[in-house]
Amino acid sequence: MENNFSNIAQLKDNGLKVTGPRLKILDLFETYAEEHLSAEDVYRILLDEGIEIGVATIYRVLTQFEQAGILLRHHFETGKAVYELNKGDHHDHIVCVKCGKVTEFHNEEIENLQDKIAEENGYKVVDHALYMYGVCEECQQKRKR
Amino acid sequence: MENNFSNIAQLKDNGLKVTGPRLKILDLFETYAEEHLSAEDVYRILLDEGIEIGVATIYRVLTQFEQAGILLRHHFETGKAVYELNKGDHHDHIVCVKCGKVTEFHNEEIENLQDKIAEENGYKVVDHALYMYGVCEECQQKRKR
DNA sequence: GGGCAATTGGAAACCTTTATCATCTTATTA
DNA sequence: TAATAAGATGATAAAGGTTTCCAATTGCCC
Repeated sequence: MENNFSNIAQLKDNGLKVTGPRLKILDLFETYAEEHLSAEDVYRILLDEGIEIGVATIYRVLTQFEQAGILLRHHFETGKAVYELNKGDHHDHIVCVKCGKVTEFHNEEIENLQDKIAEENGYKVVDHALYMYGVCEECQQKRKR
Repeated sequence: MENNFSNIAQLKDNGLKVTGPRLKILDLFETYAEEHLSAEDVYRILLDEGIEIGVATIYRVLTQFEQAGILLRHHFETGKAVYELNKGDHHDHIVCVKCGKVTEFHNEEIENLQDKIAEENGYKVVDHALYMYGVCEECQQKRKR
């Protein structure tokens, strides 16, 4: 609830009414700025804080926030969508297949190659998703013990 | 049903019993070697050929084939998984967001960069998925008309 | 060919997500 | 500030894809 001012402005700027559920969800993503949260995660965390927001509302708000560019949506082959705050810095992801840890990275060279390839194939790119799946350092250690 | 010999061997090599459903499904993917088929696609196509295989079996067999390395599974943000024959040649995908057309490509430079990035972050890569989403040439034309 | 283990298929269950709709809230206007 | 219209919420139902259950069937080894 700290920086309510900018949150309220952000909602208004996107033509969204300023409501309790929207502020709570936006605030949550700012608190968990480094995490990737599913709709269920959002529901559970808020519930643990004593805030009950209907799942229908959570799904609707997440969709609206994504369309407004406030959040980014990803599909990590887990069968459910996860969201993270859009900090404007485009990046891709490496997901640990053992512990689920997510590491972000950005590589300009890869970005450029992607654009080139799309162009060569006659496509106008609107989005891309580069996900790598591997075993993180800690999990590799664990295995050896 | 032409090259049943190698298909039967392929199943046996993976410890799978040689059954009608498995041979039919494997044969189907060889016929549609250039396509990406969902479980429902498989069900429908076989049904059109007068072959009815229960959906439970189709899902099971697709999962087994993927684990055996016979098929590759992808998630093109469409909400359903699609499979293609694993021809051993690794490639990535560009998906047209208008018509659903899928173009495959392979770029060694990107592959190398990916491995390098994973290593820098302490990961041992087991898999990766690079999906680009764009508008294909035909759909760009259509728009202009 | 007989017998056991693996496989199949129909139905039910499951999981995530979306639609419905009556109720409630925000924003606006007087 | 009160009335009002437009929009948002939430409980429930429903949809869509996938998995599980279990009884009936089939492949495979002796």
